[in-house]
Amino acid sequence: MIATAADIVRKAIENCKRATTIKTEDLPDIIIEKPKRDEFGDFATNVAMLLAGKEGKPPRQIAEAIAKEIRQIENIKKVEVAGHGFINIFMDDEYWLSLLKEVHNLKEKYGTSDAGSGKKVQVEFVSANPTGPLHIGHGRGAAVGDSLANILKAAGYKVVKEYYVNDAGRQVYILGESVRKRMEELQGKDVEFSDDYYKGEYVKEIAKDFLAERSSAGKAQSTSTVQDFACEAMLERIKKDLQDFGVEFDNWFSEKTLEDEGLVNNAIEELRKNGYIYEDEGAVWFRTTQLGDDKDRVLIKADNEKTYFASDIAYHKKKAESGFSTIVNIWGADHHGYEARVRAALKAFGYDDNILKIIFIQLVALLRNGVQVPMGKREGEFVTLRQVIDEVGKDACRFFFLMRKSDAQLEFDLELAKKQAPENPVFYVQYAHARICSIIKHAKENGISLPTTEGVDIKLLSLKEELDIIKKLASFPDIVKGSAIAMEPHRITFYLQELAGLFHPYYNKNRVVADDKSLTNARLYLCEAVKRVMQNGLKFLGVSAPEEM
RNA sequence: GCGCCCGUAGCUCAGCUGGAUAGAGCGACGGACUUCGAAUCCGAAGGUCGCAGGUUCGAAUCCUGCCGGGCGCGCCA
Repeated sequence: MIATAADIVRKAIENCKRATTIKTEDLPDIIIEKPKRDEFGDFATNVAMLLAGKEGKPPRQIAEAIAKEIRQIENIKKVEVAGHGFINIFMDDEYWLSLLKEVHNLKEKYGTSDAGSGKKVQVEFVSANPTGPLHIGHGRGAAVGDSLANILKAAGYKVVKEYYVNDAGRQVYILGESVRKRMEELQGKDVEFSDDYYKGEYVKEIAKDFLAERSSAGKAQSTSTVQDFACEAMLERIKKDLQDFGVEFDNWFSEKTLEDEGLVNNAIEELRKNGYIYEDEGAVWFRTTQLGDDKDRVLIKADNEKTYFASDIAYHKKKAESGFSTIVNIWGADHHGYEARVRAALKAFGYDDNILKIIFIQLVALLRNGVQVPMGKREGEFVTLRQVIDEVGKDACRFFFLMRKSDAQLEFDLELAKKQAPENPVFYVQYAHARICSIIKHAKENGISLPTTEGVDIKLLSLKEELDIIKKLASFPDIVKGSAIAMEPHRITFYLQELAGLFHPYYNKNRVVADDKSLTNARLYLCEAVKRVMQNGLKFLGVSAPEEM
């Protein structure tokens, strides 16, 4: 492995300690940043300023001492002390070129790390009720959850993707009844629909399917038979939508099993034992206010039905027991009022609620020709994920969902997403990849074979644009790591746009395949690396890297 | 009323766990194809980081208050 900037600084400080120019024992975390301005070096660190207090010396003096040690380390071109005590480090070209080789050596592994050191993480996402098709909000959650899982895996975590199926309770009951009504209607009866019934087309379709598949078995169908059928049919549609969106789950966890296995009752009993349960007005309450919630919550209603929250505490108890170092819930932002009570539950069971990380997904506003598409949930007016995938394609859809950080509202411009032009970010990024493929193809057609690491003189990559691209490539592993730790997939999206934004101008100004054989080789070598990183990054996002478009 | 999120260029947004002179893209304007994909590129323009305080060597970033927008506050799921 090639030394990172942090390694270099750490080594220099160790040397200072040996020389007793620095005496502090517990060193602060070494933060390396990439300065915005080239003149501040390739890397900069503020350790000297952080050490100044402990050492009782002016920061610049400490910085000078550290800088002197850094200068002794290989691959350093220049070290400067600047400002209040920044240490600006300039690496030599050889360093960057050796990082370029890393891309070729590691191939699809380039960008991965062991930052997570094999820790187990569960990511639960989508988890839409099987009472209707996935809408666009679920789609955003799906894109974020799936990409996050990819990124966490790349950063060395063991990831389990889970979908919590709300197949119990009132909503599925209503779904079953809605289907039953439609069946009666199909059989020629006059039916009335109460307001809370589901009225979408899919209900009619399921009713039709049921009649086709089951009616011969006997006419009297129990409520639960219809309900199970409807629920399963809905789940199949959801799975199909997700599959076409490139999302697969490791686990489909059924809410019903919690009740069937007595886990809900167990959870309530444990809370009772721990003194968090009381009864009032015929209902059973969980005293969540003792654990940071702003009101107590009902677990069992006066009519003896359990609330949704009752299964939810059992579910989170089970999650906590499963040995994950982190459990991630991806929720729609409208559920944020739920956070406090779920955390209260974890605490009541004796867990540190810091194991739970909740990512809230903000609304998606669909735009068509600059005008927002109305999205009332009533009367089937909402836009489904399926519709958007069909219109703009999976790739554009996923990319757009990942263009903003999750907790910011997202404008999704349908026309832009379809456009085959540079102002469309997905296109711009994919095109860079396709373009490189095309260059390589062109080279091959001219009898030039792809250079190997041994057979290339990368010193020929001496243009500023070339070094800038290499530096960008070199930062990819850190981007992935940061994206994983912060759980922010959108960083990859931005990174890829920036990389494409370096490559296109470079291409326009410089020929890759030209008369100079050695230079052609070196540039092809660079192109290959860009292509590789594009592929790796796009893969995290679940977006394809087309060879041609 | 209480809680969470957001407020950065005309628009859409970045800004990595507090760093140096706040960045992109788009739009608008003006340019570039006999050569690897012009499906691209080049150029200049654009700012009181909502407002006011505070913390410190240093704040878009952290704290407090206010303003504006979204969402949530059920014995619903």
